[in-house]
Amino acid sequence: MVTVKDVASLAGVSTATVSRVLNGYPNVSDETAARVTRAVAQLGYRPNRVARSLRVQTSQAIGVIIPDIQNNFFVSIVRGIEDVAIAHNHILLLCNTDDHPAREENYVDLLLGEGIAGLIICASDEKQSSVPVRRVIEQAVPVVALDRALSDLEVDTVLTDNVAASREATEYLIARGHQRIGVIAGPDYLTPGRERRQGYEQALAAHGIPLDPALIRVTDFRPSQAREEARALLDLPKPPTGLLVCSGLMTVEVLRELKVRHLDPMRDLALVAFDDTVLSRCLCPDFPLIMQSTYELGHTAAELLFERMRDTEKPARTVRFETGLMERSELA
Amino acid sequence: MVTVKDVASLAGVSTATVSRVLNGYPNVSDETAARVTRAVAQLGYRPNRVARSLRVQTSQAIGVIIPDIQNNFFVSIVRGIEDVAIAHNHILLLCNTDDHPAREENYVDLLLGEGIAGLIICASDEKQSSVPVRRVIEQAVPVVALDRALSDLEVDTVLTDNVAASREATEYLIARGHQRIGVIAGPDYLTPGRERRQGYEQALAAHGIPLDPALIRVTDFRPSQAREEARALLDLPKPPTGLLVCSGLMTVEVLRELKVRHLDPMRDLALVAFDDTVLSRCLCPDFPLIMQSTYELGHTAAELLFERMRDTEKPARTVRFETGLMERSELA
DNA sequence: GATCTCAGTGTAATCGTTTACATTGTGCAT
DNA sequence: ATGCACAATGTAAACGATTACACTGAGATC
Repeated sequence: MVTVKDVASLAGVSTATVSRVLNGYPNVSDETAARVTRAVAQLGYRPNRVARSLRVQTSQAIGVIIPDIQNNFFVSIVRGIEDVAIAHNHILLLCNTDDHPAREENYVDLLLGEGIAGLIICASDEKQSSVPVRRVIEQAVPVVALDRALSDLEVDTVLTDNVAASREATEYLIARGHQRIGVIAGPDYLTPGRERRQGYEQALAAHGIPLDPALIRVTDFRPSQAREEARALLDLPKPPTGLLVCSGLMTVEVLRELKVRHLDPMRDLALVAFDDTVLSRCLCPDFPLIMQSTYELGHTAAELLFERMRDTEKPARTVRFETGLMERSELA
Repeated sequence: MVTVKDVASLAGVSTATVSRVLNGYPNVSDETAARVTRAVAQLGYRPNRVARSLRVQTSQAIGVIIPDIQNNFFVSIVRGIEDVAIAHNHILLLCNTDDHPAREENYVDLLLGEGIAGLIICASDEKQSSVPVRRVIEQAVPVVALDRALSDLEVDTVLTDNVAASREATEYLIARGHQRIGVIAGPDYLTPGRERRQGYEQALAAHGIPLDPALIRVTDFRPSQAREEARALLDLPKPPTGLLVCSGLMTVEVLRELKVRHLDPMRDLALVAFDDTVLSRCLCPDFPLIMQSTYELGHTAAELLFERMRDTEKPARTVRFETGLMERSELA
C-alpha cells in the first residue's frame, strides 16, 4: 500500500506538507504543491480513509437506516440520499432493519463504532428508536429523522404532510358521493400511520360524516396484515363503498384481494392509495394515487444532514413535503 | 468516548488483556475475563471499529456495487447479502452506479480507501469493470462477481443459468405453436444479455426455426430503450406472435406499449419474461415468468465471499442458479 | 542593523485498537 | 536446588493519516 510517507519522500517534502496539499490548505508554495501532486499521480496514491477517520474522529460515511429495503418507497429515498452523499465524497452505510427495533439498535451501535459522520434514520418505532438514537446525539453525531419523527428528540426532521394528503384523498372520495369510506392505516407509533388516520378523520368530520370504528383498520404497515383487514372490510354486513389505503405495499395486497373477489378497484369499490411505487408503472387499474416526493425526501434529508455537520448550533428544523393526488390517466 | 484504556484501568488490567478478552483469545484466566466483561458492561464500552480497522488493515465492512438500486432484482440480492453480513458482524457499504463505469470506478477506489474486507459487484460492463476490480484483487481484497461475470479475472462468480432459462422460455413458446418469436435482449457486454440471447437462439435452432435478425432486439437493459424496441417489433410488417423479454424492468415498458395498442399480453402476443419483480405482485396479466432466485444469489455470493476471506488459496468457483418458468396462476 | 511578521515547511504527537515480544510466576521434571 | 515449560499478563510499537507546535529565512519596519 502506498502511503503519504511514500509520496512525501518522492516529492522530497514532509508528510505534513503532503497532507496540506491534499486537503487544500493555503500555506503551500505552488511549486511544492505541484511536486506533491505529481508524486501522488505517479504513485497512484489513494488516501487511506480509515486512518483519516481515526485521526479526525469521524469517517466520511453516513449511516442510513431504513425499515424495509424491499419497499420501493425507501429505496427511492436512499437514491436521493446517495446522490448528495457522493457529491460530498461520502459513502453510505445502508442498514435494513425489517422493522425490528432490536436489529435497529444493533445497527446504531455498529454505525457508531464506524464513526459515521451522520445518521439518517427512518425509525421502526418513534419511541423505541429514540433510545439508541439518543446515544448517537450524545456522541455529537448529527441525525436526521426521515419520514418518521422521533419522540422527545431535538433533531432535524423531514416528513410528508400526511394529514393534508390523507384529508385530500378522503375528500376526493366524499366529493364523489361516498359516505361509507374505509381506511387501512398504519400504526399509531409511526408518524405516517398516526397522521394519515388523522387526515381521514378530519375530512369525515369536516363533512359531518360520523366515524364508524368498524371502517378504521389499524395495521403495522406490513402487507400480510393489510390483506386480512381488506377481507374484514369487504366481509362487513355493510361494506364501505370507498377505501383509503395508507401505503403502497398494503395496496398491492388489497388489490389482490379485490381480484380474487372479482371486484374492480374503481367501479365496485372506489380506491385511493398512497405511493406511486410498484403499482403505477405496471398498468394496473386507474384509481388515483397520493404521490410522495420520495427522491426529494431523501435528497433533502441528506442536505440537512450536511448542513448540520457544518453548523451544529442552529435549532433543529422540520421540513414537510406536500403530496399530490394524481389521477392515473396522467401517467400514461 | 470510552476506550479500552478506560476498561483496562477499571478492570485493573492492561489494554492487551482487555483486547484478548474481547476477541476471545484463550490465555486469559476466567477470573480476569469476568472482571473485564464486567467493566465493559459497566462503562457501556463499544469498540472503535475504525481503530481496529486501521490496526488489522481491514474493516468489517463489505462493499456492494450494483448498477441500479431502483431495480428490485438487485435490491433483493442486496437483501440476501445483508443477512449474511450481519451474521458475521459486518456492515454493507452500498454503492449504486446507475450503470456508469466511471461512477463505478470512483466507488471502487472509495471502497478500497475504506479498507473493505471484501467486494461483491454486479458489474456495469464485463470488460470495463475489470480494470478497477483488478486493483482490488491486487490489494488482496476478496471479490465476488454477481449476476455478471468479469472478463479475464479469476474471481468467485455467482450467476443465473441464463442460457437454460432463455432456452426453456423460448421452447415454451415454440411448444405453443409460435414460430415467429421476438426477443428483447440485453447488451453483449453483460453476461445475462449475451447468454439469454444465446439460449433463445439455441432453442430456435433446436427446432429448425431460422433466425430472423429483425426479431432480435439488443438493448442496454434500460427500460426506455425497451419501449422503442417493442414498438419496432410491433410495427414490423409481419410482427412476432411470441415475445421473450429479458428483464423485469423492460417488461414493464413492453406491457405499457401493449396497453396503448390495446393488445393483450397473452391472447394477442404470447409474452414470456424474466423476473418476478414488480410485476408478479401487482395483478397484471398472467403471462409466464422466468423466476430467478434473487435472494439466494445474494446470499450465496456473500457466503462465498466470507469463505474466501478465510481461505484465499483455493481456486475460484462459479455457481450457477437454475431458474423456474412459472405460470402466473401458481402465484395466486 | 535589530526586531518583527509571516509564509512555508518540518517534527512529532495523536487517534484507539491489536499484537509481537518481554516478563512474571507457578508447577514439574531432573 | 536448578532449569524448563507454559499459562497469564504487561509493555510498547505499530497501522496511516492529521495537526499543534516549532522552526527557518526573507522582507518590512523602525
